[in-house]
Amino acid sequence: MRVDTGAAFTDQAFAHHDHAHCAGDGLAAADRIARSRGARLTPVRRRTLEILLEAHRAMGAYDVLERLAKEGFGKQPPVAYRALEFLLDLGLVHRINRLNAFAACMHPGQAHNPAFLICRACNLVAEAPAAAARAALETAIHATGFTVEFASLEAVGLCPSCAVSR
Amino acid sequence: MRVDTGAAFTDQAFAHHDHAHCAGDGLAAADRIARSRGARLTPVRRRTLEILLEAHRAMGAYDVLERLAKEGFGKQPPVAYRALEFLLDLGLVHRINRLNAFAACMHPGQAHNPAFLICRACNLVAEAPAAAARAALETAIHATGFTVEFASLEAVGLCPSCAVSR
DNA sequence: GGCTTGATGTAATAGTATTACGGTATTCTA
DNA sequence: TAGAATACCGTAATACTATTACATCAAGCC
Repeated sequence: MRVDTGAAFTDQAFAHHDHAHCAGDGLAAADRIARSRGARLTPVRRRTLEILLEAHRAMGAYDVLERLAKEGFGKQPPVAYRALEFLLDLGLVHRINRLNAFAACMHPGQAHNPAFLICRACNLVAEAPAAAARAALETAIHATGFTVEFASLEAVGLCPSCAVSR
Repeated sequence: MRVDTGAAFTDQAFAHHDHAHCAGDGLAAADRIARSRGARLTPVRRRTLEILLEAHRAMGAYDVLERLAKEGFGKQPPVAYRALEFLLDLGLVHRINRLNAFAACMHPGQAHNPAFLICRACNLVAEAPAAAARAALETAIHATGFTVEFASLEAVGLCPSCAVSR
């Protein structure tokens, strides 16, 4: 298992890479994680994850649903929302609040709560290590007496390619 | 039960305080800021801000709209959304992505991009200083080549009162 | 006054998410 | 292995969030 250093964590974030390969990794990890949790990676769930892995960007629940419906799965919103929730629970998918959308986790299995980088030009979503930022945030918040259970860090801006092309 | 160990920025966050007073401050700041920008703080806009200041928590656009409608303003969504957008632009209101909701800024005029603390029990929203966390985040993100234009930090958990009562 | 600009209001529609309920498949256990 | 319990899948209906399009009105300017 790869170590969660900044470099290893992000070296693929914006680099060109073989999607088929990273999707394969994602599915393999999904199988492993589901099995270890006694959860069933059923066809809808598996396909939902595949769709997000292939897209490599955040997709709305209804976009996912449309794909699923075309392939013979159910046509109503709960079909997509349930699969997505299942994958969220397993840490295989992240929810991007700012976009009301979902993205496949690029580092499943590694305990991580990354920050999300959202390109406003091409909509690509990447993950960045956020351990240091979370620690700083915890420190600042601790002084208020607030108990943090979960924190989401989302950055909007331009990915390297889009930054160049303008 | 006061937990005022924090900096000046947060010392009022969860402490009991006089809402009338903090609402008054908010409106005074709003007048000042609007004037300095050549913007008009019209009745709907002013009332929208008051409603959020009084609530002292995040409210959905439709909750605000309902209040406005009862007081004789328009009944359609754009009435609320337009006022909220205006106040967002002036930095008098923040948008809480996680809740699809809006909260009055508690420190208007001070240039700040706070982290938001959302109590999942009572729905109260407070602000915490986030400069250090933002700096750490910038550092981590810089390595990826991504250009950050804006980042939102939202923490969910329990405020001091709710943490005690369970 | 007549013009321009910005603010307000309504109607219609688009996009996101949940609840309720019934049927089917899988797993568990006697 | 039969029957019960549970988890899963599908649909219908509805709720919640947000935007577009267009008409009207008020304020400031020449």
